Amino acid sequence: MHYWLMKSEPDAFGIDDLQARPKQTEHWDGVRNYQARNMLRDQMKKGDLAFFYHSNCKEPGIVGIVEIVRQAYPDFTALDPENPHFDPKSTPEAPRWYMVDVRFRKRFKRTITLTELKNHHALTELLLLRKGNRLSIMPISAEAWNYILELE
DNA sequence: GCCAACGTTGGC
DNA sequence: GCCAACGTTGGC
Repeated sequence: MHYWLMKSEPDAFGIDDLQARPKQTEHWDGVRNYQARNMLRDQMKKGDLAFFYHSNCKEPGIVGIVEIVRQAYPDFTALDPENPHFDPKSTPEAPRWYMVDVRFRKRFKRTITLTELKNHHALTELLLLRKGNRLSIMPISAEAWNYILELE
C-alpha cells in the first residue's frame, strides 16, 4: 500500500470532473515524464490512495483523495495522432507510456493550498515542496499523508 | 504573461 | 558522451 500525489490542471481535468464521470472513475492519461511513468507503471497498485492536486491555477493545492482502481496499462492517447498527447514513438507493440484508472473517494471541504503546505515544517521532506520539482506523480510517505489529512 | 527549473533532443 | 538549443511545467 502506497500513497501518492497526482497533479492535474483543473481547467483540463479537475476533481469535480472526476466526480461527474460514470462510476466516478476515469483513466489518468497524459503522463509523459519517465520518472513519473516508472513510478506509475511499477509501483502504483490497485487500492493505493492518492491526493488530487490542482496545479497551474488560481489556488494550487490538494483538493481531495482518489483511489487507484486499475493498475498500469498502455496509455492509448499516446497512440492517437489526433490526441494532443500523441507520441509517434509509442506503438501498440511497444507502448512507451502508461496510465492507471482512478476513482473519486473524497473532496476536501477546502483546498489545502501549496502556500499552506509550505508553512508546515513537518512537510519539508515532501517532494512537492522541493525546489524545482515538477513531477506530476509523486510518492507521499505515510507520515506526510496522515499529517496532511489532519490539516483539512 | 513571465521566467526559473528542469527534461529532451540532436549535432558533433 | 557532451552540451546548446529548445520545449514544458507550474508558481507567481
